[in-house]
Amino acid sequence: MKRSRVTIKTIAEKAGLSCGSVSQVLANPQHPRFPPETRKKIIQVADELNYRPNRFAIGLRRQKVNLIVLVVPWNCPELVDSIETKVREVDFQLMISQTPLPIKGAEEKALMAALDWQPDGIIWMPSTADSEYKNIIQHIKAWHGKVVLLHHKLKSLPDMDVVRPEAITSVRRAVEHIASQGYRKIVYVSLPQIVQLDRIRLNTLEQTAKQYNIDFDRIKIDSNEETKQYQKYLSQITQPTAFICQGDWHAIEILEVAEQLKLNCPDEIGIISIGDFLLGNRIRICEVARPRITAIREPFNAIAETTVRLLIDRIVEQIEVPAQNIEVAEELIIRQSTLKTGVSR
Amino acid sequence: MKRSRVTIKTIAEKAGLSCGSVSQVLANPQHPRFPPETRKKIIQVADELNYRPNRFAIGLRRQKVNLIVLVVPWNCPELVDSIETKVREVDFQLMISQTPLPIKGAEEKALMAALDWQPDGIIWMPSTADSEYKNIIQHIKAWHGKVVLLHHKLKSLPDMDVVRPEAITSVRRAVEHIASQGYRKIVYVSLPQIVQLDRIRLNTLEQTAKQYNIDFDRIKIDSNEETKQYQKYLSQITQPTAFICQGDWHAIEILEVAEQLKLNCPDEIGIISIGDFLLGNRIRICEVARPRITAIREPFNAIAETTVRLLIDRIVEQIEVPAQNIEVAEELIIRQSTLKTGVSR
DNA sequence: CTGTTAGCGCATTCAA
DNA sequence: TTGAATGCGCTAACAG
Repeated sequence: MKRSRVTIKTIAEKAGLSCGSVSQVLANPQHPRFPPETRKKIIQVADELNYRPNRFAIGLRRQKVNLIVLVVPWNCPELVDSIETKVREVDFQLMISQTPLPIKGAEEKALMAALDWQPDGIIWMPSTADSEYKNIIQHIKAWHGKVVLLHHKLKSLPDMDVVRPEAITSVRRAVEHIASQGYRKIVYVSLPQIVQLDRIRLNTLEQTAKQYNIDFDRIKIDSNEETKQYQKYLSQITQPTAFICQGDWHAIEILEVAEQLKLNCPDEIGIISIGDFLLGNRIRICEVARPRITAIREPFNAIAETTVRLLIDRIVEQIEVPAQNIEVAEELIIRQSTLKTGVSR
Repeated sequence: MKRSRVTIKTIAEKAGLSCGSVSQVLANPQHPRFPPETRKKIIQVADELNYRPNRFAIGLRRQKVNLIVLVVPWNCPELVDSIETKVREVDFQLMISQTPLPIKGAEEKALMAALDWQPDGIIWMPSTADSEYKNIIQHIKAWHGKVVLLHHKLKSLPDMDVVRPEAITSVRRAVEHIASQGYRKIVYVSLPQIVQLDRIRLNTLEQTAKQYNIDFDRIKIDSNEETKQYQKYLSQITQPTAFICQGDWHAIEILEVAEQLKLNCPDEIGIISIGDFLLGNRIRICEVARPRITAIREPFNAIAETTVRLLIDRIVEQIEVPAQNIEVAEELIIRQSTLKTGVSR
């Protein structure tokens, strides 16, 4: 049994009316343009037939389909959940496009695909610097929809909105805290390539460390040699050192290695994670670890809220407001991994 | 400057050819139907103009768009990552639709939306029992595409493929292990509503416990009262008890509460998680916890692989193979949370 | 071998 | 108040 699709035509026939009428009524069932009886009839038939409008036809016609695409470079559960919730509230469709593995060009491909759906807006968290996005940038510029960038501004897209954490204050506080605990050295742990936000953090960190007269260093993580790198670095420590890690994963792994090497955390090394993701809506991995890990908590929920509101505003009001750069405050959550025993607070 | 869209018409004009030719060539640039010169010309112009075909038009015409939708009831990073990777390999578009919060009807809504995109296939992990899906079931049945269910078979959709973990063996092994460690009681921890797979686990558990002459009980978790429930239950323990938790989150929280109550894990209580998710492609929360948590590891990667292959097969070959029910082996990963001190193995 | 044409399902406009 | 005609961008069948 091959059943053909139910279209407005089907409904029109069954109701003894024309397509136009059906379309009208279905689009605006409350409008008194048609007699109540007709409207009721149409709606009833549509219901019986399990009618669903064809997105492609609508898209073709209207050139838009109330769709927002979220492009994130890795699986970032808290952000995705938050955005999902906010978008649901405003009755837009959300299409998530994750590119978890750092496959060359995957992100560009995802963006291309996103554009092909002619969404009303795109929320994009670039994972790396401008230079990687040569091909896609022109497509984005040629496109008519709205883009909000997360975390990093791109030089080649200067007139895009950006929503990101305010990184300076929290980093300063972290250093202050580290100093108060008597650590003599700070090490910033991140991937080799750093993007704008990381750079801000890095600079602030270096600068503030100098103010407090604390040594500063940086580890660039090669994802294949990770554990080895940590082992090497940790085994050479000569003074109380605090590690500030880009993302929870690094922090956890350093802690693991420290445990293997029988290095005491927090006394010999301190660990701070930048992230503090909420997983499964209930648990933070920094709180599961022992000792619990101090963290600069990225305000994903607030970022999601701000981003979606901004984007929707852009979409519905067509007013040309200049690009915004919104910063959302981060919080420093002090836990055991940086609370040395015997240091008076 | 309002730039209009680039369509095949634009290209045709600029190349001095007809739409039909352009369409043909672009669809199949290698086909010798047109002289190499013409083909080259068309492709070049399309390139210059940054032409991108309109998905809606294609969808309308062909009634399909090489799209697979993944509907998961909560954010399940490992599964999503794996599926994403596999789908990318076969050159289909993946659209992820997560419904993390248990909002009434959210899942149905997500499925409806999914169907509206007329995907070639849907991968769906139902979060609850048939009765909740009354409305959507008929739409799915009326639909012409392929569905693969994850984890749970639905009675109202008996002819759908199902891919799921083989739950019996691993549960038996877990009980055996628990018995060998001298625990006298087993408690199954899960949400109040249980779905097919949970039921299998529950039954196997109860039965096997009886075989080993171990007490059996069950806690139904009300997500608001979680901690309280655990506190109450744990404070009443009179004999070495092993908790088998549906999902890592429950396991972590029980461990947390046990720590507060100064209950020793593994000696007084044992904990086993069913899940052992891989997070961020590198870390399992069960390994971060102290003691590390024993787990029945759900084979998400294998499930993803099997599912995508099955679905693609169904889509490309149109052969009507009867619905399959594929089971993927689970692994029992024994860690400290169930390894009592002083018990000889 | 190439260009023309009919429609996919819908919304909009205009005529009746 | 209603219905018929048009076109969105593309493809496939068909005509030249």
